[in-house]
Amino acid sequence: MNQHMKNPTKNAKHPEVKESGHIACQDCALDDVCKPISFGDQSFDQTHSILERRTPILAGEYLYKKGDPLNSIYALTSGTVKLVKTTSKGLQQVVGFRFPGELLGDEAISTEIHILSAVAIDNATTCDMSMKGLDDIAQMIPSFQNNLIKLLSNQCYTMHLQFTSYAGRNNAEERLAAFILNVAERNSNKDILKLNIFLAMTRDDIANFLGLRRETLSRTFTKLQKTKIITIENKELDIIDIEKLRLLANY
Amino acid sequence: MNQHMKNPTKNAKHPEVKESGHIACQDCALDDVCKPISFGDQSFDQTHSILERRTPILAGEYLYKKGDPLNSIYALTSGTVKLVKTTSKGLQQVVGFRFPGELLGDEAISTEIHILSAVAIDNATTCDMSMKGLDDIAQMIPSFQNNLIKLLSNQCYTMHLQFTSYAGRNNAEERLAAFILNVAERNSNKDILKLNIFLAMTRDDIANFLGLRRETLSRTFTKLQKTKIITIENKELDIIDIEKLRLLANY
DNA sequence: CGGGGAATTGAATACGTTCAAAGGCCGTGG
DNA sequence: CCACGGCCTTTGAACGTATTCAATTCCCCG
Repeated sequence: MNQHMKNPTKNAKHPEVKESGHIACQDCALDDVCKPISFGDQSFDQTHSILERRTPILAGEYLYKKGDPLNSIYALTSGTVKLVKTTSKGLQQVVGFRFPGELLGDEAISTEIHILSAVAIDNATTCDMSMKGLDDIAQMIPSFQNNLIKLLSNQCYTMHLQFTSYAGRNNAEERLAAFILNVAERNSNKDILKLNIFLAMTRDDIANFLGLRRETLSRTFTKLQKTKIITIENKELDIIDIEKLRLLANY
Repeated sequence: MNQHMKNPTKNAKHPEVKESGHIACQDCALDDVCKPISFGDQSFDQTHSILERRTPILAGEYLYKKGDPLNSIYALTSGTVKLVKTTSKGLQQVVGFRFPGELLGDEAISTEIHILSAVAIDNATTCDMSMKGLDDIAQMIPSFQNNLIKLLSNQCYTMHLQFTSYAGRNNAEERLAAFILNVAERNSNKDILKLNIFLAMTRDDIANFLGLRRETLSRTFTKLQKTKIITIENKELDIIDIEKLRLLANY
């Protein structure tokens, strides 16, 4: 069930207005399917329910849970979300993170049932696109389907990049290097790599995701600091030597 | 560049005829986009170039290489393909395997440039759907785009399943258990799990993919044999105790 | 039957985990 | 404003697991 509260939308007519901490619309995964609704045929303006803008989620709240039916797909516009599954032993396994501009819920489009859960790590914001709304628009404007295809093929690309980043990493240093690079790239614009990253998640979440113990992760962070590849202070990480980092990550 | 040779198609009119070792069309990832071409509007019958059926690839040949432009997407109809990337140190990294019925090339649909390479492990066969052809059909039959959307959203689902299978695995036993389960499920029909699997790839390829040394993989295989969870003889693997395997894989 | 690559096994070493303890950060309440 | 407590993070030392290097066995193909 979608647990987060609704909020009257502001800037519905001019969503590009960048709010503090929010990603710009042109950098959002949903932009291709969102723009036609906001600016296209005016007949959609009254169908307010299609797109719910700037929905806040409090830290720790679930965006959706495993087994929930797919009601909406989400674009994260601020904050960080972790994707988790519960293992056969009842433990929580982190299977991914999502950052502003990224899509959530795409794994359920085909089956219409969520196969994992999404939890906000800090206070976050989403734009929610209802699946019903997407279907309606697609039926009315056939050309709109092209935008959906763009969205999905781009998501395929993103997933492959992710998988390629982590497959076959053996030691802790390589895994962490791959993680840092992956996060840096996903928090950057296409041209310039952002070298300072804010890691909203706990060390436990990172360790869990990478298949390491929190102690090993901590030791590996300090190792990367001693070799002057990064600096990290609490949740603020700075990449110092991007070349060495790439080499470590085999990227 | 697409390096494998072309072959005059047989059974073009009745592709369901199941050849030995080939997957049935209804179990193929491309079925949704393939059927409308074969059986739909007869005007497409002459556009033979859209779909190239039963294209053989010899063991060791490349289906495509990193950097190649995307000409076609492929459905593997027999054999096994490995996806590889070359690391910064010039070593080959296996980032995935594909089995009959699965899609190849989807990672390049959005960028139109392949980001990894696909190599046949044994003699394999593909059905090749040209991207140009897909576009043409989509333009002529708007409803066809729905099938493309189905294909892509299903691929998103598959990729998530994959990622979820391997994220956060720490020890060799868990990783291998997850691998065996994943392969078994992908080689099964939806209802019944296939318990005997043929592993066409070498131990080196599996180890490389899982981030283990070949020796460790070998030891872990024998460990799983001693605990009566599997039996393995050369490339023939049998799952004996599926419950224990699931528990190990946290699935 | 012989040769070469692939797979397995053995022993020493390196690396990650475990358990224990200490240090740091931050919100709460005095 | 400072002290306290809880949680997150880091560090240390002993242990267990994976890697490394070497040697052997197995399998396939000529």
